[in-house]
Amino acid sequence: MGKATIYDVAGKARVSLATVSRAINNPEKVKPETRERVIRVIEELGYKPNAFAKGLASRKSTTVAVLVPDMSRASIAEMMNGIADIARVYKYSILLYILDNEESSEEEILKEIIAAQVDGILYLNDEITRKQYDFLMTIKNEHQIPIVLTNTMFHESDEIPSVSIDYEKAGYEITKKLVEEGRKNIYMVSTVRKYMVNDLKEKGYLRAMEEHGLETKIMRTSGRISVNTEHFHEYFQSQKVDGIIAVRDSIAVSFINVAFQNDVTVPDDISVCGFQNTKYARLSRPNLTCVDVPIYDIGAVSMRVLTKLMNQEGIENPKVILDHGIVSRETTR
Amino acid sequence: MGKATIYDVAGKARVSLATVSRAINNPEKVKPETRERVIRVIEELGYKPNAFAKGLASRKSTTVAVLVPDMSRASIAEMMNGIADIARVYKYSILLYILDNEESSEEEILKEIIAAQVDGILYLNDEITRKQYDFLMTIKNEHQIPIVLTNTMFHESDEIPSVSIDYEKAGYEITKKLVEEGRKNIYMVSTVRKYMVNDLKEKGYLRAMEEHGLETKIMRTSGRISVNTEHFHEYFQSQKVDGIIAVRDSIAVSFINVAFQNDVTVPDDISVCGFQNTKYARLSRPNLTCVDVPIYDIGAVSMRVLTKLMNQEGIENPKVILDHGIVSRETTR
DNA sequence: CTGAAAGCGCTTACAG
DNA sequence: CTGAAAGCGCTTACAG
Repeated sequence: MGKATIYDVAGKARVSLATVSRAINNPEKVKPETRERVIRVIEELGYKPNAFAKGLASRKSTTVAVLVPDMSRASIAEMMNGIADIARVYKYSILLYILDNEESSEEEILKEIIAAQVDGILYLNDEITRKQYDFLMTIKNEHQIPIVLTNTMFHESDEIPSVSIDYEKAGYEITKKLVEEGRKNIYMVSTVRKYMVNDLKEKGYLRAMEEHGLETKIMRTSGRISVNTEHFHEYFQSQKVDGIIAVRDSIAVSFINVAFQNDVTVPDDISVCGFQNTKYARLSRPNLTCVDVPIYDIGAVSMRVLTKLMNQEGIENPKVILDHGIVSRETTR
Repeated sequence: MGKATIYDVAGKARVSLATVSRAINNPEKVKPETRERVIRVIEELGYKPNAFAKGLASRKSTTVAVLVPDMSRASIAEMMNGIADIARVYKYSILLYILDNEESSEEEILKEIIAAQVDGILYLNDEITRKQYDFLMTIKNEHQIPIVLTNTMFHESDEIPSVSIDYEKAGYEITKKLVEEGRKNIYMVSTVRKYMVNDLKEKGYLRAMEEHGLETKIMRTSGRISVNTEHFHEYFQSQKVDGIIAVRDSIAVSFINVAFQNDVTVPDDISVCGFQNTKYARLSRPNLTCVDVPIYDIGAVSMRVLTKLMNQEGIENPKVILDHGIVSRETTR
């Protein structure tokens, strides 16, 4: 029961173990009758090839490593669903590595990943520095392990493929939407910590504002509710503003709550938009207008690109940009 | 570079490969000088044992499988953080298996897990039927793979250890809280689909209500916002109620939104509570009162229990119950 | 189309 | 404390 080995199958099917192996991995090389007989025995015995023996003999693991920061972010979790679904289709297992906050550990973890002999790596860390990129390049070149950046990008090079949306354009469009509504004093609420994707959103915002000769103001806060709430309160004491674009839905929702406490009405007095289209957006009152980022697809497509790489198939484009949308709901007019 | 094998190390250190192996795994069995020489060579060569060869020879993988339903649920994601942190401490890798919705596939996945030769399994599926439990028992007994149920339980048996909170008690306490506020018509909003944990929350609710001679009413809806919103709207046409306990924070927030649309004020007209203390609760307006479930800890502790099992250490108690709390915020008075 | 055999890189009794 | 050797369960040229 589950302890059946390839020898058991071979014995019972009256063939050699080589034939059993072929029946599984290269069925076309086995005569149909033999193959069927083998398959039947495999099922009878509930035989499953031992992954270690297979990995050792073939030097392939059919396992991919997925490297993520904090799992509890809504975007990461949903990307994992996309990754897992495609991984299943192509029969890859997922080794999950969650980064802790210590800077030093990332390199350590990547070494572990190499020792684990994975066939490919999906890198979901939000931010990627020159140093990290170089290290990934080393892994790619010296260990010949394909890597795909999922919802991350590195502009100076495209030697490592990436999958994401055009965040600059999304930032531009959502800003433009508010401008066209007639808003003039539009702030972007971004994060104190620098993330590449937020940086792109900011760039898009700046471009749209400048195109319309409007003054740009970027406010940086924290993703933590207690901190940003404090921030927003101060803010209402001193500022005049009629549009807010937050880099995350949850920040937008926090903002709406504080606006409400300050007797500012959304969207009459001020329009508010978020980014991502998470459940937060739909649970917000009023429902939040936001950029719709196809998070699941970003995960799924990046896994698909990785399978191509692992199969030595060529990929057309090293930088895959998926379409995004804008969902107009109740926080804009 | 990374391609060094145990033979290379043995050659360069002028010992046999058996000694290298011991120097790594049972250092106390090797003479200090020899050990140090070996260790030095290992570092020079950047040697990392091949995980497959090691797994094949030792029949141990230092890998645990984590079986989860839909990753994007807030609770699951946060549990993963707890699991990963403890796994890192004990040097276990995590193989992640996400269930899709097809009933049939779970057994298939468990077979894969067996083939992967993991040292232990963390089972995070919300619901566990007699059949599933029996299957897990088979794995545990025939394959000798330790299993821990994380935030899931099976009352008929405690042969498979579990870690969770006392959901019945939490349901009881939160209900009691509303009763003590003077609420009389308290509904529980649960899910259409049966989950064991929700069932326990319901039991606690029923016990508290009955103790006070109050009429019990359980309403079943969906976790999907569009569906439950519809539900709640109909509901306000016909019902009189002054307290709502939702089995999930997000459902409570949906409810608050609909109450608001029906000109019902929270908490003046009606108290609302949720379960879990997710970010939804803190982003809700008014801020949601809820049961605080130590999700991270549930993950961390269950991983810890699993390491003990894998190490053949005894565990004191097969059913670990962690403490929960109740966070009183603005949706109750 | 099929089989015998070497080999993947380790661990672990067994001797000494 | 150390080494020789068997063995873990597969894959894959190589013959036939």
